[in-house]
Amino acid sequence: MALEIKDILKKNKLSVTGSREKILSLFLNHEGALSHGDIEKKAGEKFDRVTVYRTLQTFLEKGIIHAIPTADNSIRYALCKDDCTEGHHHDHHIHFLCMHCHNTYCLDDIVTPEIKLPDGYVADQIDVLVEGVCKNCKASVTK
Amino acid sequence: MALEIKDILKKNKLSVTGSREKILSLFLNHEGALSHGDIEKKAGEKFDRVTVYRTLQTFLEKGIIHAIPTADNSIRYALCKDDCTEGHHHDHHIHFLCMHCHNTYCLDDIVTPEIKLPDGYVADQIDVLVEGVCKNCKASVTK
DNA sequence: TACAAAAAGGCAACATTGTTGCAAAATGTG
DNA sequence: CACATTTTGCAACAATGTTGCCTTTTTGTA
Ligand SMILES: [Mn+2]
Ligand SMILES: [Mn+2]
Ligand SMILES: [Zn+2]
Ligand SMILES: [Zn+2]
Repeated sequence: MALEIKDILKKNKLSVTGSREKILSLFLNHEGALSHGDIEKKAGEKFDRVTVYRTLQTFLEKGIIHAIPTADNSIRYALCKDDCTEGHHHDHHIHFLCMHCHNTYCLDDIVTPEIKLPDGYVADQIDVLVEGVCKNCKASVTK
Repeated sequence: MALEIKDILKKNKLSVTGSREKILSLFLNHEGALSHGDIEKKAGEKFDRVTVYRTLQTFLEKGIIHAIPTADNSIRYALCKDDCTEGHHHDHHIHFLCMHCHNTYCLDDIVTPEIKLPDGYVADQIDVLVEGVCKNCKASVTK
């Protein structure tokens, strides 16, 4: 596992540093997306806030993670599964926000649908956000 | 027009005040969504920042406006066209973010598609964000 | 219209979040 | 190990969002 992390960094031509390894491991060991705040808390007092910002920025640019829009001013980030490269993502899955556990999940098997736009509009990227109750919470809340 | 604004406020059991009239008129006279920052700038030095926050919050709760998620940590707001009520919105349209003019449009005629979720997931609301080039920009950028 | 109660606004103080420049430390390469 | 390059931590700052409290405005009613 520790090896896998270093490999991901090297594959992306990034030097292997403590903060990058730590933050990447957080993503690898957490189902669901993480916000900047989540990472800051989970990484503990080990790293500076600025380092977290810069690391996320770097991971984004390299296509290691992708940003997930939300309506509450708190971007979430998640690992890219496909072969995303610098500046070009191939994430055509939808995102699910659980209102109960507040986790954000990448539903990698659900492909974003085609959208027929009005004349003149050209689509470049489509994000689908579904809000509801996730599988786990549904099971635990069963009446 | 000035009458229409007062009517909207009264219909929602809100007292008619200068800031509410002003902010509501900004929405009525602007195609596309507005962020908190946009409103602060457009409203000029006339109102306190806190008043803008509180007014948007009130409009949201009353279902006068709805929030549009983005991937850049800046919520946009737009008028609700349908009969949205306190706590319950009926916005099933998609949102278009123009990468050129940076406007956000409600495409009221495009209905959000059905999404088939994995077993166990229950959807409550679906947001579709399309990023690309809008009608106006497409026309002006034609080569 | 005058009045009292209720609601909203302005202000100040504060908290949180994000950005920048720079010097110190760590990393990769030979 | 030495050196050039990259990354980090820190400090200072900017931007954004929140709260409490007092004043002003609005509203319903007499
Ligand atoms: Mn995802
Ligand atoms: Mn809309
Ligand atoms: Zn859940
Ligand atoms: Zn445009």
